Amino acid sequence: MADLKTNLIEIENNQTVCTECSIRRLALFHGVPEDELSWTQTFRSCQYTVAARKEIYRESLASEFMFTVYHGWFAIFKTLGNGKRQILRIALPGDMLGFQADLEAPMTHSAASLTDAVLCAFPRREMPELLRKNLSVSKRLTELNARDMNICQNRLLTIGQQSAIERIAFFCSELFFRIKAIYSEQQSDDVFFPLSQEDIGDATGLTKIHVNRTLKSMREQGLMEISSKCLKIHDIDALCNLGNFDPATVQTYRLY
Amino acid sequence: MADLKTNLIEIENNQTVCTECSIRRLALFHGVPEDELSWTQTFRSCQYTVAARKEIYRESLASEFMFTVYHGWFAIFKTLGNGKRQILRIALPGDMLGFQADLEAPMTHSAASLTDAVLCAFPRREMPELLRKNLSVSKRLTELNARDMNICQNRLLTIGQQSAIERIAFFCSELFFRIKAIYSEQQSDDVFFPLSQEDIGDATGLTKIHVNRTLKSMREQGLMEISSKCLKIHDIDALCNLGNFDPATVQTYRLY
DNA sequence: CGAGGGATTGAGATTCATCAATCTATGTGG
DNA sequence: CCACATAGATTGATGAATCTCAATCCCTCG
Repeated sequence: MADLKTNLIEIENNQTVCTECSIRRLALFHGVPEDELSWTQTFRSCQYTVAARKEIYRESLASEFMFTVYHGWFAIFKTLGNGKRQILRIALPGDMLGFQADLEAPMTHSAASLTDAVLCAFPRREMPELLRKNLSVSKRLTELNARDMNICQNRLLTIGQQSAIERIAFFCSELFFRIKAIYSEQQSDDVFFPLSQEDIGDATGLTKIHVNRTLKSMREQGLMEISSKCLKIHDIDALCNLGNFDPATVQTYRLY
Repeated sequence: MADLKTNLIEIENNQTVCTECSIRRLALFHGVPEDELSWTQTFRSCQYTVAARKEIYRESLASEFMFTVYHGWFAIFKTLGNGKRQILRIALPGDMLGFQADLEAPMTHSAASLTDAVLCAFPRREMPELLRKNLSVSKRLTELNARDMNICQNRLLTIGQQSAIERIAFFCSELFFRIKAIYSEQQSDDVFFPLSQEDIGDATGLTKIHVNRTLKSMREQGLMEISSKCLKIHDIDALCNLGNFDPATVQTYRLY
């Protein structure tokens, strides 16, 4: 395992500015008055690029930064001693990475990129000052955390109480609606989907073999199919129904 | 289903005051300077008693209040259309109930008492003002939410990746340490434990029958036993080891 | 063109759920 | 104080869902 720091490559030129950020409506600085953005931006120490499939921080180790996903996908996860891995959340543009109760303590989970990605980095040490001095950011952070809590609780329900096909239906329909909410320009039922079958298994608490069989069955039932990093939805109503996912709850996820 | 409101019985006399609250170190007003407590207490509209096994708010319905558990145990949970129930969290004294991203929206989960209990009620409508005007409370709420997020993620890991006996070991050892942290006077390895085997199943994603068999096995292995609302721990080290629970993480839970 | 990671399929074992019955403790009404 | 009612605990038998091990296939990339 190489030093995790080498996975973060600082962007020397062409860093984006918060006042012109295209995903601000999704992110931490949503709701910050325009004339305060240049000040809040001073807390963003820099932007980093990350290659696909790189860890950016790890459970039980310290991490200097919290991040906002500017571009790309991440998985946050925990691992057991026997190597089993549980993906806790898929982070999409606008989502926060690495916030936790005790900012100074070692991380309680790990995070890794699923695609090439760009991150905005905030030094943990300066977060208390930012939250103390800017009520909009503080309020927004609370909102984002509560949103993530809701997502986490929904996943607990699905993993604890649903069958394999139901879990996958829930997982994919939720992700599908989140993607649509972010990349709203595309009306298609095909979306980019960089997760391997093993990733899906780690997220839903199933083995990759069983994920494979279940996906085959879903394909044959005309529900959806995944191939070459593309998720094609064939019957979104049936899929949501099967997974007990209510698209209206994505409203709660958007928060803008 | 009767009106949920009838489950809350207002305490007419003898309401406790925040300045003398014995569990404040665990609760929302931890960290609030003494001379601000009488002001913050004005946001607590009143205290309620609740009998055991009563619902206090329900998923998809509005709820007038957020609560702090003053006395007793609660379960927060979600249910599926087919009646299956997932317990998301066991709330103990000091814990918050009913906070969520959009305070005005219908509840995203339900909550019910497990024992006779006492609650401090805060009108949702006034929370924004409290959070805006008092930095200590706002900071503390963030901390409590992040703590609950950590607990939720740990449960996701255990339910997604561990076997029945491991899940129960995790669940019980975590709860055991949380209880010890709250009722620190008792040094015994026996603690009050009001959950039925069905509750344990709903919390761990198992059927009550399988919980029963697994508990029998744990009893025979000399790990722990549960009888007449009492949890007796026989080998806490083995239990933590089996469930992959690190007692040090309870430090993160305490936050005081 | 070869290498490697992910996808696919098969066979067999295991864990856990389901159905059904009995037992036990606790509380209630007579 | 006892008989009964009820909820929770316990046990057995059976079946389904999912995991594990093993092999092969396929696609992509160098």
